[in-house]
Amino acid sequence: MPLPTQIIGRAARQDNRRVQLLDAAARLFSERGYHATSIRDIAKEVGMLSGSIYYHFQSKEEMLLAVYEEGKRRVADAVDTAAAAETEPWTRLQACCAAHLEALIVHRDYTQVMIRTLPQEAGAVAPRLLEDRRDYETRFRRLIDDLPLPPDIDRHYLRLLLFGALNWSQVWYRSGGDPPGLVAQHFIETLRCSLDGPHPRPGA
Amino acid sequence: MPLPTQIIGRAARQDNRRVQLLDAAARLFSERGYHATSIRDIAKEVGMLSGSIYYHFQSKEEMLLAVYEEGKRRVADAVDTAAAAETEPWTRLQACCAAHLEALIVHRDYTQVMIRTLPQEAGAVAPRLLEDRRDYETRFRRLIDDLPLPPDIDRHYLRLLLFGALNWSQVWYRSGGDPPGLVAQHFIETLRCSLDGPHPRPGA
Amino acid sequence: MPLPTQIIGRAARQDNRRVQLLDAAARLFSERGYHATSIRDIAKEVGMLSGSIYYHFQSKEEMLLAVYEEGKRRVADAVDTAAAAETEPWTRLQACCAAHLEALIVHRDYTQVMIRTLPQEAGAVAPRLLEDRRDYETRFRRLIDDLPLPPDIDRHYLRLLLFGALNWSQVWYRSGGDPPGLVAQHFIETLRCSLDGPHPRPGA
Amino acid sequence: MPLPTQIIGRAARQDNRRVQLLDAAARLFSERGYHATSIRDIAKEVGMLSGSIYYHFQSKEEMLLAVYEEGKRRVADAVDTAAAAETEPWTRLQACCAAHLEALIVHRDYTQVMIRTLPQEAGAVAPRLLEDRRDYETRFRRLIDDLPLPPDIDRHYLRLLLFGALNWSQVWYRSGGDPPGLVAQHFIETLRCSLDGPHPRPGA
DNA sequence: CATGAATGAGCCTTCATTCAT
DNA sequence: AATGAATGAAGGCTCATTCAT
Repeated sequence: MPLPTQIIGRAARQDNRRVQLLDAAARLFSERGYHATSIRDIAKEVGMLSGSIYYHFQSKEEMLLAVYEEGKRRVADAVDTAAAAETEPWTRLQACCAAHLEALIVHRDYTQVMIRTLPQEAGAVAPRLLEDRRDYETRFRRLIDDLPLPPDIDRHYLRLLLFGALNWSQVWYRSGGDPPGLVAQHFIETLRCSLDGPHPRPGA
Repeated sequence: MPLPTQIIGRAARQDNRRVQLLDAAARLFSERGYHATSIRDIAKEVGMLSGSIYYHFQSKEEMLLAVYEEGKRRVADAVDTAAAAETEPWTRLQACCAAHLEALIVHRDYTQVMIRTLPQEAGAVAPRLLEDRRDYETRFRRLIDDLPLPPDIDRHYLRLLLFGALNWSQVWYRSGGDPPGLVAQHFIETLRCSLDGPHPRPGA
Repeated sequence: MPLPTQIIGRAARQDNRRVQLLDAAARLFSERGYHATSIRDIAKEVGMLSGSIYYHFQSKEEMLLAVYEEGKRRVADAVDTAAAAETEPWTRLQACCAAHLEALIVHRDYTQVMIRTLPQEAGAVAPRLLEDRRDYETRFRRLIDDLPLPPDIDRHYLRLLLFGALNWSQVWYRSGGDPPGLVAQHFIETLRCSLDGPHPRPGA
Repeated sequence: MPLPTQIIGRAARQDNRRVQLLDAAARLFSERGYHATSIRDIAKEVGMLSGSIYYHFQSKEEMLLAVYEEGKRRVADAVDTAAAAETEPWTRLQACCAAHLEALIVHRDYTQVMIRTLPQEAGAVAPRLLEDRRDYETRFRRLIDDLPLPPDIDRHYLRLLLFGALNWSQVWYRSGGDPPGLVAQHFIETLRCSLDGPHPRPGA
């Protein structure tokens, strides 16, 4: 069956170029931002001329969308896998936080684009970015809804607190620092325990 | 007293234009991002021609710097004022968080720029942005250092958790929602109390 | 043989545009000066849009350099050819002067740029202009060094005298005047013979 | 008589600013060329704002004209003075050459502009530059007409030879080199004597 | 699949100039 | 006599995009 092989081979090589382009775009978008990156920059990165990109993508905005979606897919997959492996709600949340952070680091190029890009910057494809973002956030909403919590705790704000802190990590995280699992553990423990717990109170 | 008025009027009109330009720049930078905003856009916003901007600013980057610094000054002032009004560490931290959030809302245009702009995007003025950002963060470092905490709590991660969550607010905060003071209260309380406190444990 | 023609046609058309651009640039630079010529002027001359020039040249300065080098190459080639055809030093010098003058006329656009452009005007490419100019002058230095001269003659000043006079020709030379060969002959003869020779001395 | 003094003082101070501006313009025009020098550059040089120049000059072209005319006046005056002091034709020519060269050096800023500026660059004032240039050249035409020369010498080419060489000096002359009088002497002597004079002829 | 060549709009910036004050 | 503020045109250059080959 030489034909299928040939077709697969052709498709694979084709995909290859597209993947290369996407990788380059992700890297540059995340380093310099979408508007500060030119189609020529991306093309040069893979040894192409700028016009050739249009064989693989319809427009620059389409590239952004593709990077964004790939970024979202990667974090979402990581979190879904982590969620499936645990059952205890707090443990599961912590595992998901670790997975989220790890994805932010491992797939830094893609996820930075997903996290930092303002949908307004994306022009016509903005709604699709928003949709992706919302779909991803659903996961954390559920994880927190499943938590056993004192009744006076506002789950909404707990989610904003945790999710914001996690995403902000891409501002301060430097490779070589604590591994994502440890960061997640610190965050969750800081939340779970009482900061007013047994310790020398001021004036006591 | 016509003379003083006249003089004030003259001086006011004089840097009025600069302030107008800065306001317009802040608005557009925060809405669309620095690179997606053109000098022409800013000029049009105040009814000027693009070339005229260069009477007031040396370059587009200088405008970014000016907006950034103004944004930093405003949050910093708000937080400093709040810090000076309280002495008890937790109360003071909460007041500062409320001030930070409020500044992020009230001076949205300026502070968005300060919070979202990657120094890399700023070219030659990048170091000055970084310096401003670091100077601002110092305040939260101190606020948290002053906190009476159980010895096993890592202050470093507490700061990252809280500061990240606060800054991320500009992604989700919509005017008309809870006032910043209430958001700050929720955040601080969620942190202080034990989430594992008395409540129906799973399996209990 | 359609294929070769096609190939040649393709290649020719290919750098045809570059040559056209260079010709236009040479013409305009020489007529109006480098700074008084805009990229748009050059583009219009060949029926292009200004941006399209940058496919062929990296910058306006690069165009200046290209014109300058082409001008230098043309005079240098003409002079080298002339020098190779003669052996007697004076005859050779005269032939080279004629060649130099003729090149200044035939390739007026290119050579005017080479002769009139101050390296200071050329910004970043100034050193390369200087190098070219020096390389060209070397030829005249040698031609004059080879001359059999009375020992009290300063060859340095003889070169400055002759070379200056030759180059200044582009200020006064108008096509339709004496041919370059005749001008060269006049110059050389005026130099060789004694102007104090047998003639009615004043007061005699 | 306080009034006249006052008037003179006022006029003098006024003239002063104009002279300062002209000096600055001459310097910059000669260093960078007319088109590469901006009105702002000139204004800054004398501590003025660009708009203020228009109190003293009607336009940039007028400044160029003024510099040009001043340059011409200075060389012309120097040459006229030299011519008046000598009677013997060769001596007078040599003295005038020396004066011309010296003026080119001493008043370098002004005379460079006069010598290098293409009338085409001057727009509306071009005809007046041309007129000045022609008027100046008349002097050398006369000096050479007065020379006692062998009948076969073409005075036209002698003038072009000498005048071209003199003007070209501003390309190679560096302060600190031979003084102008010596250069003139070399040039004239090289012309007067026979370069084929008594010396070892090749092959003799 | 990719290039070579070009487009046309737009970029940031600088320019000579004006004019009320 | 000079300034402050602006104008409007033009500057060199980059951009996303197109399309014949």
